Amino acid sequence: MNVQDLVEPQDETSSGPIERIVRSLEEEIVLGRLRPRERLLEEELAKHFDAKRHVIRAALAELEALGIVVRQPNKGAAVRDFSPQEVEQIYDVRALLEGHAAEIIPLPGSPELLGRLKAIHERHSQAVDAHEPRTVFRANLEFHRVLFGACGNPYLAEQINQLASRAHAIRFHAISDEKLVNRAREEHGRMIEYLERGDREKLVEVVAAHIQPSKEAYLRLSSQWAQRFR
Amino acid sequence: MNVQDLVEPQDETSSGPIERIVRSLEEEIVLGRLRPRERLLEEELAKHFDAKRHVIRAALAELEALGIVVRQPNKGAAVRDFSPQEVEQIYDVRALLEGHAAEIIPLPGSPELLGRLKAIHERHSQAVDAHEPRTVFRANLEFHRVLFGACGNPYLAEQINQLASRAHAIRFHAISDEKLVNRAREEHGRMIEYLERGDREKLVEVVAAHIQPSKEAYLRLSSQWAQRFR
DNA sequence: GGCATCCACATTATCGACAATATTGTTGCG
DNA sequence: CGCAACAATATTGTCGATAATGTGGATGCC
Repeated sequence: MNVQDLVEPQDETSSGPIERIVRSLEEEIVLGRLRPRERLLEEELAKHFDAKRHVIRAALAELEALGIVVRQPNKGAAVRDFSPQEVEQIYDVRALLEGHAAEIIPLPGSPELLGRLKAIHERHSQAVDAHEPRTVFRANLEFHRVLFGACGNPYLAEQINQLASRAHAIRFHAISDEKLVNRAREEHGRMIEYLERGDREKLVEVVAAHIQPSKEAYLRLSSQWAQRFR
Repeated sequence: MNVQDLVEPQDETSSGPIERIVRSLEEEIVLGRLRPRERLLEEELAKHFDAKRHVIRAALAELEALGIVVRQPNKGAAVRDFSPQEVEQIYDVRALLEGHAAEIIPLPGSPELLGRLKAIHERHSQAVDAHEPRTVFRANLEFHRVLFGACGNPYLAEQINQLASRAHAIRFHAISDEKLVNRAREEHGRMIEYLERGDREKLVEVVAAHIQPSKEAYLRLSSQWAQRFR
């Protein structure tokens, strides 16, 4: 048996302890408990996660690769923040990739896919009603992973996920906004609907529309910050 | 002064010792000195690069993130190989992204950009004539980095580079093929030309055509391999 | 009082040693 | 002779300690 796996038996989102820490930190950042530019001290995190420092180190390296943390030699890591221009650029690429995914995804969606999406959508919806931002975030993430994972091209899906990660640090501004979360929920519902009845035109349309709000929310907020310095 | 850099003074391709090792291994893989599925032992690499094991470890992690190396817990790392289907998929996404980049790159290209590209093209061309695959690879890489880096969207450029990295393990099949390298050289020249006179239509066309050959070369070779098992 | 220098502290980077795990080889039994 | 259990080796994973580096504050000079 060769080193290279022919089939990956386990779920992608399982893995070791470093993945747990990566996802946890990602959540903290998205939920705003860790703010942009905030410092991330290795020892502190090691204590918090009850892990050794080299594990934290690996997690930080991965977060850096994901683009939501910045590191400097001998100085340490910090939560990355984005300029308005960067936000625009990230969302431009997302629009391109997600639009393409929506174009090539097999229609109508398989019963299995639709079932999974509906289940996730249900959890998401309940979390929205219950005002549980953590669960909202997780379900939302999963919804998009499953949806775009179904496009048939894992590499396209992967790039989409990567950009989504980068956008997370942005998205947190939107996740606490009642109106936006509700809109997202409603759009998810429509995606499932169009997927089910094979309406590609509408699907592409709603996918394109879906990524705009949080971008605008971030830009709005960021212009407010700018004003504080006047 | 905050941890987060406002401006990155140094060249992106500089960095520490781990980057040196990453690029070096990448080259070895592309040039075929390290073959797909070949095992990468930490200690061996440590000796070869005169580095400590934890540095090698970090480099392997990065190569894994780049998608050209596969790792399994307690088993080690190996050069990744791609199935024909995966090659198709990677090139599909590349076509999408590079096509988009060609659509949005400001035309005509700035004199500074054209100057840089011409210089790189010159080096590339000489390396082709001199049959120096290592230099060909480096110059080719740089050409594409500079070209797509000029599209104005660093995130798009980054995604393109990432996919290019993945394709490297594929590209090595083409880099030793005289005809293909010459064709690439000629196409680079045309890109500069269209960039210079602001002909977007032609530019997009040649960019699209440019990424096909090495894909086909890989698929051709890979079907030969398959026959050996009959 | 302003400024340069040095020192103490905080934090990250490096290292070598050891532990855990997988792989290969060997032995002995049926 | 085949196969299973065990032993030996190879390789990666983990750990604690120490070195290197950067940061801020105190000191002393002008």
